Amino acid sequence: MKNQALTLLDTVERLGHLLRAGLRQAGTTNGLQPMHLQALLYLNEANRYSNTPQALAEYLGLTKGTVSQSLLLLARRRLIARHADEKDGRLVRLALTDKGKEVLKELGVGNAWRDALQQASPARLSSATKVLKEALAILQTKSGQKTFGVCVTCRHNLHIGPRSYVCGLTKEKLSSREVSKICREHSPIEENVA
Amino acid sequence: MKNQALTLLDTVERLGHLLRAGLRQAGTTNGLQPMHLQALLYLNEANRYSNTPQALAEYLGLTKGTVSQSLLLLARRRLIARHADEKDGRLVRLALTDKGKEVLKELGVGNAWRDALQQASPARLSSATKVLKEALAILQTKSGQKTFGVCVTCRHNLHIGPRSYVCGLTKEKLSSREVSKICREHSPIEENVA
DNA sequence: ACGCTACGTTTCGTGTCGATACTATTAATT
DNA sequence: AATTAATAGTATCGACACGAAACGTAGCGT
Repeated sequence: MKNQALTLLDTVERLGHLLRAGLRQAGTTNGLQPMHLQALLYLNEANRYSNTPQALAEYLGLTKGTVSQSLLLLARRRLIARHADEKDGRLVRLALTDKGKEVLKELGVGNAWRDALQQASPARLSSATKVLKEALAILQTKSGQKTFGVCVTCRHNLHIGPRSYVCGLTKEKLSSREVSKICREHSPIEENVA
Repeated sequence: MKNQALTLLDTVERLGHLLRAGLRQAGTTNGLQPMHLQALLYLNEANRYSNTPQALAEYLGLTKGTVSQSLLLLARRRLIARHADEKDGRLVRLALTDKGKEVLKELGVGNAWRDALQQASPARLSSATKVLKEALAILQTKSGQKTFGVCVTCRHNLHIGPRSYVCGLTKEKLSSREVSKICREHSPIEENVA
């Protein structure tokens, strides 16, 4: 047992491999690259502040030019729709088309995982999740990346009543559905400031 | 708390992103793609049965043609050495050059991780590792992939004395250093056959 | 009006990646 | 021994990812 952190790193790395290989295989059916599927998955979960090319680029850690190309391809195949924002002429809003949603459904991305983890005890599962989430948060802030969490775990999110939320950053009301979506401006609630 | 497995999946996915982004950034310094670094990392850990193009292709989940191209590039830059196997003329043995090892050292791949996980308690760390390893094994066998573990955890490995090992598959002696390397023929020891 | 910054696209060069076709060596069959 | 099959690797092609850099445009500041 030389270094626990490194064996965990290795395991996560291998899991990442598997996920990627799975995406690749799933994608070849539709002639899509892993990156395309990741984009679709992201857009399916992005809230109204985060459905733009720039946000996607930040999420994937790629340059905007690269992302622009891939979005062009996805639009060509009618998997996403693009239309300009009405308030801000610089922004392009991205949304999945029905066809795009269908592709995601057919993939059934998490299915293999659900099966694989069914044996594990929920307690240990949640413990593992917690460890990894902490690590993720540390690594993200350390590398200067945004965290891209859901509003529920965001310090800007204000729970002002039953099923009633407001984003302290934009002062806009958020539906209870929207607060479980990914936001580009997400800033995690700091709990253990010890 | 709708589905623990899926949130864990999500976290691992994001960690995979980060790892990949880190590799990409680290690689641009030397003009290398993530895949190249993964290849170098693999060759640094591969045992004598597994340092071939084919094994690398299986490890990365790519086709041999693709891998062949990347290896060509790495050889061009003198990061790896290629020479034919003496017994089997079809095989090409791959090895890191001194320059290749140096590149890996400069990267310091796991450093950020070590730091990020230093706060976590060892007990929870090992628990998380265990959960993920189980999931990994299940997913690997399910997707028909090889496990690529180290000999120590392989059912073929026989511990015949102090610091003395033999691979039951090839009947060859293995050094104590070699049994901690990655093997293509790895088959995990099944513990909980419950 | 002026620069300044942010968002997005375009272009270009390098490289990944799968598919296919090909060579060479070894193993299996007849 | 000769033929056939299987395995390891390479070569070529086309589609596309990716970063870098240049560009256009919209909003924001003085």
